[in-house]
Amino acid sequence: MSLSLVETVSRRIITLARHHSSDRLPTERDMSAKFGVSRGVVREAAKRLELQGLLEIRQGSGMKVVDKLHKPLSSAVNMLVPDEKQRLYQLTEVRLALEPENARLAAERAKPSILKKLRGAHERLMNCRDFETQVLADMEFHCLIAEASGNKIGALLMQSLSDLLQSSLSHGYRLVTKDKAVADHYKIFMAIMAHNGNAAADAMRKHLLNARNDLTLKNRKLAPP
Amino acid sequence: MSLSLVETVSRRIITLARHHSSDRLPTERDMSAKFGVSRGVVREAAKRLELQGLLEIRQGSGMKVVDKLHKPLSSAVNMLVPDEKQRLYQLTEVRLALEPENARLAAERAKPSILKKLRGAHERLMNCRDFETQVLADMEFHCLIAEASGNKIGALLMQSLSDLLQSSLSHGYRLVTKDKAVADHYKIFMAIMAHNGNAAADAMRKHLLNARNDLTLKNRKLAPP
DNA sequence: AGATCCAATTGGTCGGACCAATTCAAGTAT
DNA sequence: ATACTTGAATTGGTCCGACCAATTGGATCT
Repeated sequence: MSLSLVETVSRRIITLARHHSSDRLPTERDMSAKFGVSRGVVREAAKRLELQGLLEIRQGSGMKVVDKLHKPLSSAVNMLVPDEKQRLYQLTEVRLALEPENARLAAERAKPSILKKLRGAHERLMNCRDFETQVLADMEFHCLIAEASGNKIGALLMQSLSDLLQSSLSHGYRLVTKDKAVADHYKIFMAIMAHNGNAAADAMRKHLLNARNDLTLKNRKLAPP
Repeated sequence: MSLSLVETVSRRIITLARHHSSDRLPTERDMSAKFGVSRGVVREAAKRLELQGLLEIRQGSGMKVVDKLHKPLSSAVNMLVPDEKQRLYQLTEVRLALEPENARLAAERAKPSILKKLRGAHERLMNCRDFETQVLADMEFHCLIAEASGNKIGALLMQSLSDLLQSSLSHGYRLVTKDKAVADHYKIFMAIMAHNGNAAADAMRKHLLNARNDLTLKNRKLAPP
């Protein structure tokens, strides 16, 4: 069972990306010459990697190495549940499963460096003046907790959920007020700092229940589906 | 911000797939003529859909519509955590978060038709004679519970986890003995049938803790990472 | 120094040719 | 009549050179 040429070239691009001093890759034409294959094969291989979240490709500009392995899941969820309200409810249910455990594991495992980042995100949320910054800080807080859990798969899931949530929030949906989020995040943060797994998990659960109960679109509270 | 031709053709292929009487799609050459684009564009569009888990493509044979939206996540997780033992441990942690909630929601929401399927999977596990059938029935049981929860996103995550687990199990890893799995699944099933969410979640949690504690490779019990 | 312009560069698309894998109809053997 | 084999047609995989669309960076102008 031999690999297709495209598969082989995909792997060579990954290797190249890992050893390249810049985040910029050679052009399609250069790689075609370098690997001894047609430009179409390079193109197809690069497109695979783009879809997998490993490259970003711009016409006229070239290819850039990125690390966004969560992107395919975000796309899949969008396709699976096209209705945004439904999607938000289901995302919140999944969050109610995942995030209390993230918080518990973070309380047990978090390193000082990441706790520092977490404090930074919390402070950015407290101090923010515009909605966009609020959303970014809020989601960053949650992603850092997932990262602090030490479970890479959980962190990838959280990054994807975060992207999806950000997209909905930019379409007018609202989960919780800033004040409630700040208060809830503070409790979560303090429990993690105190290495109290149960308290962290409980605080996260309450935060997400608040989010579910307060779901609004354009200042209109939504009924559950 | 206009769509690229490839993106446009991708969407047209999806529409075609949804309205086509067979699960077989027209050839690259036919779609090229039908859509008025070059064969390269059709090819690239089709490859996108293949990577997204919506098509399967075979040289000499053509394209088949499938529904495997979970595949991109499985690939991403494989890339993220290449080490299989690490991956299994992390998968089990994620399962410990997700699956008790799946079981709880299944207890609240499951319809008779899916409970019947669940019973079927349980019976297949009880009666199986070979390891491969055991694995399939075991994973099917878990995926049906996720489906019974009514949360499509949770079900997609579970399908992906299931694929990943099956892959590891085919490489020699073992999670629990068949007898333990049968006994644990029975408790989960009975709690779901009784619409007792808490009992279902507890039974699932215990089952997964057993799985974590019993992780072996080639009859050798593994230490946690 | 900052703004504008434009040619070079890079990705996107096209079409025709040829190669590799699969399918199925026709022919052969039992 | 049934089972097996063969080979041509079909379908996807790759190649090549040409041309189109978007971006970049150097040159020029203010």
